[in-house]
Amino acid sequence: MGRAIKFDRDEAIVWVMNEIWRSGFTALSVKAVSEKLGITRSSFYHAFESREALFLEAMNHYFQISPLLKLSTFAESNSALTLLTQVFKETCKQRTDDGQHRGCLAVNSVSELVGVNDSLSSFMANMVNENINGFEALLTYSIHQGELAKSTDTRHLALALQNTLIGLNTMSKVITNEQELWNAIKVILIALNVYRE
Amino acid sequence: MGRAIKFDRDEAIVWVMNEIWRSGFTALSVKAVSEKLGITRSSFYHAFESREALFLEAMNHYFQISPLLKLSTFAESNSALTLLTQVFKETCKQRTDDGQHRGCLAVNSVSELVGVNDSLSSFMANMVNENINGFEALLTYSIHQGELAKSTDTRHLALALQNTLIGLNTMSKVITNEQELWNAIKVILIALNVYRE
DNA sequence: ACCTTATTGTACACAGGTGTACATTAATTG
DNA sequence: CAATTAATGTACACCTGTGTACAATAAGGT
Repeated sequence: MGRAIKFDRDEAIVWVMNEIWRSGFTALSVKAVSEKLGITRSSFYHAFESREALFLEAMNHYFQISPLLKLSTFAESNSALTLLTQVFKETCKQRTDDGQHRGCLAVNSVSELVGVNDSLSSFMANMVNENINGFEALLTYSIHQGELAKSTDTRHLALALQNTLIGLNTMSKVITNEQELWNAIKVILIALNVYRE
Repeated sequence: MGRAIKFDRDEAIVWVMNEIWRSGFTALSVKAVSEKLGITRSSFYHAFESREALFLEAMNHYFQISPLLKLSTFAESNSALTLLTQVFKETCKQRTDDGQHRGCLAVNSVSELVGVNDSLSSFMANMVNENINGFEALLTYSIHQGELAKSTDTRHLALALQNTLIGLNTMSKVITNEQELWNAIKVILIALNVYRE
């Protein structure tokens, strides 16, 4: 063992996540984090390696609290599309419930970092692609369940769903009324034939 | 008259617009702009008032080159929905043609600034709302033209279209193949019954 | 008690950025 | 050619931020 750590690492990650969520990764300085944790920048670099590594930890925590997490449980559901509908509805609720209207940390970060930050760009782009694959897996499962026609183009429908999800998360910064936002999304989900009560 | 200006203001705005487009408003410093223009920061403040005022000028120029500009001409078209389809298709083309995959400056700025920058937040939010109203006006006109049923909920459909547009602009940073992006959007437009060849 | 080890802190040497008060320069107009 | 005027530049007085080399501190195990 060595000297005891002065701060709670988990609490630190949550604080960092919320800071990035509110004002973006670029706006978060090592100086600010260090001061918040009551340590020097030198100690910060020792504990977290770099600002980028810290970002990845914060993003990892975000995945655990994201409304999208539920999507991966489609295999245990008896209606994948009902689950999908619920996740979209829950996302509308959570985004409009947020008094600060910060949208989605992941979508914000895609917008902020892809093509801008060399080391984080591919991570964020990859995240979007994995999400699209997740939608596609759910849709394929839904066909298997008999909810969707076998002729369904799961790839393009998955892309359409990802597009809708990204849209809603950014829209939620402007459209702050839950019903209005959900109605807009509902219109799309119904039209795409993936809406289930 | 007084002393002659050292730089071309129009060229300056275009350069600034592209800088913000590439790496965001926050990343653009008065220092960098001044150096680019070959003047001092002091002269910059004299010429542009503030960084925020400069942003508004750059954004104003962006509106003039945005693929969305065409949308406002729906009254001169014999099919508002064909125009709508073309604008979405053209947006997909322009976004994927951009070798830097910068997406849409306006959508990027909504994501970056709404809820973050006190003086620019409302401007960007207002821009989105005006866009939604623009979509609604086009849809109303389309009903008038007999292309859409009178029972169409233009408000929610307009919100759905805005959602789709914002989605595609962010998606274009990750999905850089024109056909793939356009196919995803096409799926939504067809489903929403607003797609016309 | 002492050694190991993990964490902490100090100090340096920068680079980048802000906004303003005041002075200077150069075109046009009379 | 002088006055006006609108641009320009100089200089100040800051604040924020980066990353690293080196040293000090404190907890646990032997």
